[in-house]
Amino acid sequence: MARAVHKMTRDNSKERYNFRETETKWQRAWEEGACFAVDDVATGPKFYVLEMFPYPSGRIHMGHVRNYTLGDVVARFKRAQGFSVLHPMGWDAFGMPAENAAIENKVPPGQWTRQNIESMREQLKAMGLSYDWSREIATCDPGYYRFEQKMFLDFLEGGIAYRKESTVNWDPVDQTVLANEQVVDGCGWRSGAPVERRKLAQWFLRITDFADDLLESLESLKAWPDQVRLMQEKWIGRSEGAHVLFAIEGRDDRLKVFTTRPDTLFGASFCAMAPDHPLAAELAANDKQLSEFIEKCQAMGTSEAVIETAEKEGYDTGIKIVHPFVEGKTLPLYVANFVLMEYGSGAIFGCPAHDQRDLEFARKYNLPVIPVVSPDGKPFEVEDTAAAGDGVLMESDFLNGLKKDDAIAAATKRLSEAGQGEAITLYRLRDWGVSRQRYWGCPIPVIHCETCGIVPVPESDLPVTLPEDVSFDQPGNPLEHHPNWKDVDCPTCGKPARRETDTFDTFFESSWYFARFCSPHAQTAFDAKAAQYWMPVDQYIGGIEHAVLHLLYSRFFTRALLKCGYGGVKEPFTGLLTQGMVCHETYRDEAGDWLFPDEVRHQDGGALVKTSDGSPVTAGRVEKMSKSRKNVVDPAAIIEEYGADTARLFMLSDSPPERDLEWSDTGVEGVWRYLNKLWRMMTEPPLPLAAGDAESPGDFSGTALETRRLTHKTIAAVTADLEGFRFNRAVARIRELTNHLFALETGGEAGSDAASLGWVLREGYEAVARLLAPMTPHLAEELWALLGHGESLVAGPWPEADSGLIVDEEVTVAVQVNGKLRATIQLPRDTDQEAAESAALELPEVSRVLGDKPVRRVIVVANRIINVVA
RNA sequence: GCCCGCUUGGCGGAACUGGUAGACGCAACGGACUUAAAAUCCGUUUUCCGUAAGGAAGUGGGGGUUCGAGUCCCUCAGCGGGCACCA
Repeated sequence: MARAVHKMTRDNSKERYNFRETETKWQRAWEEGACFAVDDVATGPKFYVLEMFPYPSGRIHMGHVRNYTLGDVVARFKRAQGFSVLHPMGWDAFGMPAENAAIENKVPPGQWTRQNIESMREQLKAMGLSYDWSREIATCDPGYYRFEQKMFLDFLEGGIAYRKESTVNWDPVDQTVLANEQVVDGCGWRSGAPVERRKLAQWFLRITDFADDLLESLESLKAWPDQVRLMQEKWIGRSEGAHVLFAIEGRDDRLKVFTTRPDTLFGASFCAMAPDHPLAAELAANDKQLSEFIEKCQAMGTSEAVIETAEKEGYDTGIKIVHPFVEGKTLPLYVANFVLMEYGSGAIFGCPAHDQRDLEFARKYNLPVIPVVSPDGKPFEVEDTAAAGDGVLMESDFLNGLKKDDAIAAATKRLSEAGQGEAITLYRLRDWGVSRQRYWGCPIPVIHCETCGIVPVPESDLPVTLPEDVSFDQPGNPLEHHPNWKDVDCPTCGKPARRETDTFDTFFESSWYFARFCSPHAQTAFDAKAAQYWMPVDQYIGGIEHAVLHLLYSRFFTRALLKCGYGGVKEPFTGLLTQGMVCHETYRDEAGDWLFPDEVRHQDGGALVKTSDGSPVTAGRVEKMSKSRKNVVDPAAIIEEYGADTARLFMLSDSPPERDLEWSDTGVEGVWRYLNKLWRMMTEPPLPLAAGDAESPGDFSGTALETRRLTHKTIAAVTADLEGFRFNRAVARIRELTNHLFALETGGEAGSDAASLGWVLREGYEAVARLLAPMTPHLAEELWALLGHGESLVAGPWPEADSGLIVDEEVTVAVQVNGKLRATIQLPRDTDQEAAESAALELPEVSRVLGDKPVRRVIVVANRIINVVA
């Protein structure tokens, strides 16, 4: 209710900044002037700014607003600095939500997606973002995905793509593969049926062939957050270790096991293999209990989080494994639910004394715990915690007395001499499975022929277009049910064959879109010259949730394309900024149901009530905005009520970009008030501004000089802050300058004449307008025009600070006694040690605290601090 | 479970490579203007003791290094992100 009143005041008052008119006016001017369009090959220094393109869900959310505001500030800042700036936008348009919408609302995915794109484009345009819209792409357009079908054919030919079996979550009722997020407590989210594991033949890309390069090149990505590089490093997970080939009692074949700790072989007390290990399957054929156990494991789902958090369980197969070094010693062989078939060879040996997981398993099944690596060289017992660290070998025959690393080398050497193993480098990283049993994705361009096997679609037949006349009336993949889409003649033998009905993982599309943006209308995936000019992306901006998968896949894809002769670069993203999430308080009513923020009213006294009926509301934690918790604020409503500049500036003001940001209505109000204050200030200056072309008065003193100093310090600081993405600090600095300029109006002009003040005030105003231009572009243009300028601010130039004005002659130095602040002292800049020391010792505050204690030492840090140690 | 982060006033945050903790903003409180309200303007605002001058404590808890620690090290706790078919 209160809100409605505000709105009226804002709209009707003549003294208020009319953002609606202004924002529309400038957006039109930029569009008409094609201010943000660039050529595929431009001239001069370039800067490529890219924000992660959105999935077209229908409406933009605050995460988008934050992401695209950050990118736009960088783009506008660089443009003002004279760079040719490529700043494109498009749509990551394939994906499951379109299929879900089709099932729930009976809308065809294509139609749904294209409508969403239309409305989201309008919303983005209302934000005043400086995109070159002529480069817009949508990945569901055959004109886009035809090139990735070609890439896949090239990958096949280059040996980068191959086919193998892997396991998926299968919903037996819906007859569909489930994403891990669609598996809730082991059951399908829609059907509620227990999920099964199924093996399917699928396409994979050999990302592991590039593992070393992807790992080593991380070091060159200096402008990436350390955190992200570390996460990728751990994800690739290079580990040096050994394969051990254990003999199996009563069998001719051997059990292959990977270990990073061959030194602990003498402490081994069991072996374990994955439930889907071929040997397990073989044994299960004659062991009903084992096959039941395996079935139980397979009901578990495929995600690592589920497997790792499940209680460790195993089944003793009764098979004995022969210890390679100890004559006559055997180890029991288990099938265990925590051993992954995808990693190493799908089997391990367990050394409970030195591995926590093995220890828990051993305790559960009463297996021996034999310590063989002693941290201090003395014999010891293991209780609840395994000794995973360094130490000296004991109870280990030929390894006794060796340090861990030497023992690893010695054990590996012995194994390899005996033909029982070898040193090996293993990666945690697995090959990228790109097949999806889904409709709304890019068709995989292969044909299955009974005679010829798998036949790639001839290049001349590309694109394989996704049909849109499909129905979601029955469970399963609509492509399978389509009357004739999959029927095709084999390109090799001409007999009837069928198309592959799987589509690509949507990470496929997002692994090269940044290259397409360089020449979005080219008749190849991308024009080599355009890519040469624009790539790599200088600054990529997006959510931290993409720290591993999307970013790693893109790095791999770029290398794979390079290998297949596409040209381009090796590393796609030079700089990376990972933004935090946008959060909001959560609300529940008396019944415990979630409420939207605009269903809740703050009463006087702080109590929260439901707007509709006044019933009490409880506020919950501040969490990431999500539809399920209803703690969302619609950006469109904010832009409608306060304008784009307010929304943008709020996004930049409070939190540094990489941290989470809490949305607050009062914060938005504060920004809105600030923008109005600026507008009023410049509409009616307190004293006559100097003319736009007035000569500098030359001499400045008093307030005028002080103001000039602040203006130039602000220019220098804001420039540095924008370079370092410290947007919140940049905003604070500009506000400080604004506060100072505002105070000039209301008095305090001592020591300065009106003429020089008028000149200085204009200098300050112009600095504020230009510094704000990347952040609140509409208002900045308006202010610039108010100050009498005809040209737009888009092309810059960026203001430059006068170096003579940013260093003070006098500095405030803190004086401490024994590390405690006792006084401050004004000293000329760069006062020498002795002078500073004696000045500090003369201070009454210092002598009072010192009393008659002798001074032992004085530490002087020039221009900063003097610490008297007594 | 594994990997990666984060934790500073009532709140969001600032503090460059170890050097005056709390910039800037929000909220709150007091005042001006107004018949009144809104808007705007001025002021106060880390906590505790004190009329004041001033003093003490203080950056999630505990310990350490240092003349000096929000910042570095160890440890514990809480919260969040990722975990390969969400994007």
